[in-house]
Amino acid sequence: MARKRATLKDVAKAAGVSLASASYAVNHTGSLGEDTRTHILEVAERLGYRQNLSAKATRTGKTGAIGLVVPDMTNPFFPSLAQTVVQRARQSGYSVFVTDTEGDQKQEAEVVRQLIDRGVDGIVWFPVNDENSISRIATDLPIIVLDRTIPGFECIQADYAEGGRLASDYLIGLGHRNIGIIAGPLDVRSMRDRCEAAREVIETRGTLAFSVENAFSTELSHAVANAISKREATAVFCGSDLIAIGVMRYAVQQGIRIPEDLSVVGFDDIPWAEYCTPGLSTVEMPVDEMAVEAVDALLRKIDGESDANRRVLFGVNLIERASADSIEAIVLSPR
Amino acid sequence: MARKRATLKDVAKAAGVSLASASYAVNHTGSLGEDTRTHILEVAERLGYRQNLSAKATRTGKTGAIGLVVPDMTNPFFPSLAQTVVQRARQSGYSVFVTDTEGDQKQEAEVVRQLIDRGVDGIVWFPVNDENSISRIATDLPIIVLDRTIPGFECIQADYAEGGRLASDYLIGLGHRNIGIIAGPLDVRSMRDRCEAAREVIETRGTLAFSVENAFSTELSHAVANAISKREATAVFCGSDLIAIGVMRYAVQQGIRIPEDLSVVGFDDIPWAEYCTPGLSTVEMPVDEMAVEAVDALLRKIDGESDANRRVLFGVNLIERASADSIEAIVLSPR
DNA sequence: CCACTCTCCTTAAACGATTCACTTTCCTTC
DNA sequence: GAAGGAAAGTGAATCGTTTAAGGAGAGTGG
Repeated sequence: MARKRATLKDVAKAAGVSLASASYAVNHTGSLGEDTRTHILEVAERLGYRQNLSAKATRTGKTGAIGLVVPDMTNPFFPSLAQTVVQRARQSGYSVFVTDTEGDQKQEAEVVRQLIDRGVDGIVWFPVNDENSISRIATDLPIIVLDRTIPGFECIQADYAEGGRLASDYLIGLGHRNIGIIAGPLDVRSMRDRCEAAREVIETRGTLAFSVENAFSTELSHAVANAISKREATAVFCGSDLIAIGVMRYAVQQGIRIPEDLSVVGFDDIPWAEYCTPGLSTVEMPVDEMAVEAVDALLRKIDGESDANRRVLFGVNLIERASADSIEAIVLSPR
Repeated sequence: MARKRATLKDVAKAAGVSLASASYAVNHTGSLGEDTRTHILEVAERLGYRQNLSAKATRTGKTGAIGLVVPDMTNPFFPSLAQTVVQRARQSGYSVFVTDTEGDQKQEAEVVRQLIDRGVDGIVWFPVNDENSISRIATDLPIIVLDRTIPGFECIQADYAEGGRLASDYLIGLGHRNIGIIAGPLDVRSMRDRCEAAREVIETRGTLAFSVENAFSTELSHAVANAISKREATAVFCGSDLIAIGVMRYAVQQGIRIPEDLSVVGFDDIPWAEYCTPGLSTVEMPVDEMAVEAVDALLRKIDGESDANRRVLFGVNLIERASADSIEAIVLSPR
């Protein structure tokens, strides 16, 4: 048992046709009579024939595989993104190599190089920041950039500035006037956008208590911890949910109650946001739609419909949960 | 610019040697003089030569790619596992196709079939349950099974029974006598093992308040919700962290304080366990080591060192956080 | 009945590699 | 100085496909 997999030649022989006809039949190309085609397909089916994709790739130069490069799969933002990309690609007959760079920009070039060696037809790339770390590696390979802004690539993004406005408007609307900002890494433009938009709103309609920076992590820097301990703000806008969760955690340790003493709103709507206590109010972006658009755009690009420098912008939404509350409630609440 | 990628033939020509010699040089095989070899390699380097892996695969029948099949990437248990598998495989020159089945056992066969079509050299498989849903698809392909027990495959597991004992011993040690069990899906043996071990301990040293089942999710079934509402137990052992987190969430909604009114311990030590409030006490297993062992075992199998039916067992650990506390503390705590 | 166009099918050359079998050269060793 | 062998390199077949080019019949119009 476990005999060699049937090859196209076997099919051709068994069907009594030429190799070419067999190929045309299984690919639904060429001009074949209706009856020969179905006959060949039947034989193929009977023999359990499956295309050898490596050989096909050798001949055609297309592997039918794409790469997905994200910063860090253990960051809860990415798994569902990856899942959607893989599923969507599968629907179009593509397989995907999923790789992350452990948040290290230096690994990007190496990872991409390996993907290219694998012969991927294109790459969906979620860079760790806005730097083009792969400029010398990947010329003329179809690439779609997610969430970041890198010149020369088609970029798919959400309306981060709008998100920043939404979040800070919300806090202002709840009566807060002293609001702090805890940004994520500011070398990524999507972060700058959301934080600057937030700052603008806060400064015109209230006062900015502080503005500090933190990594994309629940671990807080000293600066951030200090800012919170001082209790100068009644609310904070965090550049990412991970940071917001870290903030809530630290606040509770310091005896600062959420939302009574401090309202916090995050950004991204990662799965944890719903399950932490209190539930985290945050800005949601349509990750799945973005992922779908990314692979669709990539496949279009692979098929030669070059839409270089296109920029797609998705809308964002405010999700109200329990981590932010109105200032009146705070005043009324027992100490 | 962007001229065709150099092929081996180009290298051979430029180096003034035969195609065969060039091949031997870049693969460090065959018998070549030290100087010709380095010369060829220099030329290859200069031309920016990169192997065409598809062609290589066509010829050798090995793609240098493996598949990873997990139930659900959005389940926080899996991303770090996937990350480790990918990294470890990369170290050995392998790439990996990461796919999940959305928790659906029926998708497994299809997903595996696609991987086989891709020509993967082997698969690391984390089945959704203990059923061999791919028996007719994947004969004679190297496969390593993670966490589950499926006859005929090399299985890599943790000592789940020990984990169940550890957790329940811990609760008993804290003074609890009325303990409930909230299992995950009992059609997976690793779940049965941990829960039966826990039950044994509980029944001999205390009393089993209830034993109910839930999906691998934070959403609780009615039965589970009821069991908790009745407050018959002072502690529960949950078959997975996801369930434990759901339990804590629900309990808080019901005004049941954790750990004052109810101690809970989970299983798996997913990342959330550390960050939820209160921190979840749980049983940790060495996921990364298991992942590493899985790919190492797979690569060994691919290289023909057939260790069929081997079973590897990893030790587990109790992680004490804040979700469980001693019964005395409970008595003393204010109501 | 010839020339022409279709339709359907086949022949054979690629694609970019690996690898077996063989030749040539050069060194030992008797 | 001949036999034997190892070392270094080459020739050519092959892996499983795709696809351009061409050929055999059949139908059509003049």
